[in-house]
Amino acid sequence: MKPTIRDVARVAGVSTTTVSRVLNNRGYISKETRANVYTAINNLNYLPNDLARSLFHKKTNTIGLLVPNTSDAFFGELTFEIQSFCASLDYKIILCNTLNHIDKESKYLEILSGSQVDGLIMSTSNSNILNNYEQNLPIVTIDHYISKKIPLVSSDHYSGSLQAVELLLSKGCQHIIYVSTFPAFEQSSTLKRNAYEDGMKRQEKRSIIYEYSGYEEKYKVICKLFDENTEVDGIFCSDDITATAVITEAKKRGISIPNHLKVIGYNGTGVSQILCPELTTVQQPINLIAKTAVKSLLEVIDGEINTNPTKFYLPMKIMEGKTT
Amino acid sequence: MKPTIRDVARVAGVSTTTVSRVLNNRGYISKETRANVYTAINNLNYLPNDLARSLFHKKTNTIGLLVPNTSDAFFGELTFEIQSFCASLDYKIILCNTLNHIDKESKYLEILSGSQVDGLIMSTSNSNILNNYEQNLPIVTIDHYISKKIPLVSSDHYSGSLQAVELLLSKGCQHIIYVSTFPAFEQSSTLKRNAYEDGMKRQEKRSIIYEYSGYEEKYKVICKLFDENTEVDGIFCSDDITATAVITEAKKRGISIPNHLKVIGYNGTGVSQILCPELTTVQQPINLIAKTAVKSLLEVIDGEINTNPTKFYLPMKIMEGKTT
DNA sequence: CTGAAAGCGCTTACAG
DNA sequence: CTGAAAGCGCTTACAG
Repeated sequence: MKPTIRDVARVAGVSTTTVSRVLNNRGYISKETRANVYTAINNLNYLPNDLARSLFHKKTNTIGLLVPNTSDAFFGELTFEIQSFCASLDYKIILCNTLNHIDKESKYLEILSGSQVDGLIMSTSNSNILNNYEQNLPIVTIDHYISKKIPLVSSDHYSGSLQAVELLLSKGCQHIIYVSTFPAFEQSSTLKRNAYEDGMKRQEKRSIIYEYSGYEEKYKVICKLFDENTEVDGIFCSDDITATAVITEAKKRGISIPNHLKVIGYNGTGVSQILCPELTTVQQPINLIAKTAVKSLLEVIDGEINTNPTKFYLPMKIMEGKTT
Repeated sequence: MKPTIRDVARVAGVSTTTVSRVLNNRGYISKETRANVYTAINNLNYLPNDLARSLFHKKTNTIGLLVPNTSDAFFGELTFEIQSFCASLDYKIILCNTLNHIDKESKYLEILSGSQVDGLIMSTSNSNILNNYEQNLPIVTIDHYISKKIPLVSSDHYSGSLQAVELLLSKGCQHIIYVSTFPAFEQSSTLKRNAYEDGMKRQEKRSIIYEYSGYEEKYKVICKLFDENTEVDGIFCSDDITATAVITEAKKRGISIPNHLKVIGYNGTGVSQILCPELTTVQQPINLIAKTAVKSLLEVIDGEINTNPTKFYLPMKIMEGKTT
C-alpha cells in the first residue's frame, strides 16, 4: 500500500496536521520537527495524494483539451504546445479526440465535468452543444466561436487568406481559383473564402471556388478544376495537404510551377514544411494560439475580472517557398 | 456551487446512502424512491464528483501517457489511437510530452503518480529512470525496453528493416546505403541497423551507414552520402522524413528515381502517405501498437495473472509506392 | 427496502 | 510551535 500522511505522522511522531503544514510550508514549525517529518517522508517514499488535495481545494489543476484528432498535423502541434505550456504552469491535460463527432464531444464534456477539470480548451466543431454541466465551467475555444461570454482564440484567417490572394495577384496571376474542404466543420473556412472573394473583387476578378468533402472527392475535384480551367495560373488552397495534391496533379499534367501556375497552401505545420519545404503557405502561429488560449483560460479560472476583449485574432504570416 | 449527493438526497427526501445506491444500481430500491431520486438528479443537474469516487475506490480510470512530442506524426497518431481506444474502455488519458528530456520525464512521472493514475504507457527515451514512486505502478512501454517485468510493445523493427533491405536487393540494387538518425534516443535504431547489416552480409554486400543528429547535419550528411558514393543505387532511410530529404537531394542532382536510385522510408504515418504517396515505406501498425499496449496495461491493472510473454513484436508491412 | 456511521487522504480554522 | 476535530463528496459494510 502507498504510504499516507498518517504513516508519515506516525513515523515522525507528530500529528497529520503537522505533516501537512510541513508539506505546504504553512505556519511555524520547529526546525527539528520539520527535519523529522522530512526523513519520514523520504524513508517511506511518501508522495501526497493529489486526489485528496483536489477534493478539499475544489481545484484539480487539470484542463480538458478537446481536439478533433491529434493525428492531424495542426492539432498534433497545437496539443503539444498547449500541453507543454500548461505543464510549465503546473496544469495537467486530459486529452480527448472528438473526431468532430457530436456524440463523442458531449460524452467527453460529461466525463471532464465529472473529473472536475478546472477548465476546457475546445477546438472542435459542435462546441455550441454544451451540456448543462458546463454552464459554469471556464472555457476557451480555438477557431470555434460559441458566444460572447466564451473567449475565442483564432488565427486571423481573413487577413491571412487575403494576403495569400494578394500575393498571387501581385505576382501577376489572372485566373486564381480557391480550393477548399467543404466548410462544414471549420468556421475558419468561411473566413478564408470570404477573404478570397473580397480580394478578387477588389481587382475585379471573378471568383472560382471548388469545394470537396471526402478523400476521393478531393482528387476528382482537383482534376475537374484543371479540366474546366485550362487558363488557371494561381490556386489558393485551404490547407497544405490539398496544395500538395494540387501540385502533384499539376506536375502530372506537365504544368510548370511556379512559371505557369502558382500555388499557396494553408497552415504551415512543421511536418508539411519538412516534407514539402518548397510550398508557399500561410502559416498559423500555433505556439501563440496555444499560449493565448491557455493564458486567457487561466485568467477566467483565476477569476480575474475580464474586461478584456474576448476574441483574439492572431497574425498569420506567409512562408514563401518555391511554388509562387 | 455544484450540487452534491447531499443536495440530491435533501431534494428527494432520502439519505445519501440511498442516492448512492440509485447511482450505482446497488441493492434494492423501491421504484418510487428511485424515481424521486432521478427527478432530483435531473432538476439539480447533478453529476457525481469522480474525485470523491476515485478517492474511495483507489482507482481513477486514468492512464498517464508519456510520448516525446505529439507534433511528430508517429506520436500524434499513436496518441490518437491510444486515447481513442482508452476512451472506449472508459479510461481517461493525461498526456505528457517529454521531448525525451530526462528531467521532464521524471517530473511527469512524479506528477502522474501524485495524480493516482492507474497505470502508465511510456514511449520515451529514458524510461529506465523510474522514480521510487512508480515501483508498483503498472507500466507498459512502447519501443523502449526497460526490464523483464515491464511489458514492451514494439513493431518488429528487425524484420521490417530486413524486408526493406531484401526488397532493394531483390530489385537488383548493388550499392545500398542506410541513413539514420543517430541511434541515441531510439532503441529501435539499433534493430534497424542490425537488420540492414545482416541483410547485406547475407548477400555478401558491404554495409555503408550514414548517421546524423541534427537538422543541418542531416542535410550535410545526405550530400556527403551522394558525394562519396556515386554508384549508390539503393537507400534505406530510418524514417520517412529522411527519405523525403534524400529524394529531394537526388532529384536536385538529376538522379532518376526509381530507375537509377531506389529509396525506402520508414514509419508510413498517415501524413507522410498523404504528402508523399509515392514513397515506398515500411509501415508501423500504429493502431495495433496502441491496442496491444492498452490491453496489456489493463491486464496488469486488473491484476490478471500474467504468464503471457511480456514482449510484443508486431508485424510491419512494406507499402510499395513509386520510389522502388 | 432504507439510513447512520465510518472512512478514502488530505487541509484548515480553531484552540492551546 | 503543535494537535483534535471537522469537512471536501463520495461509498460501503452494518444494522434495522
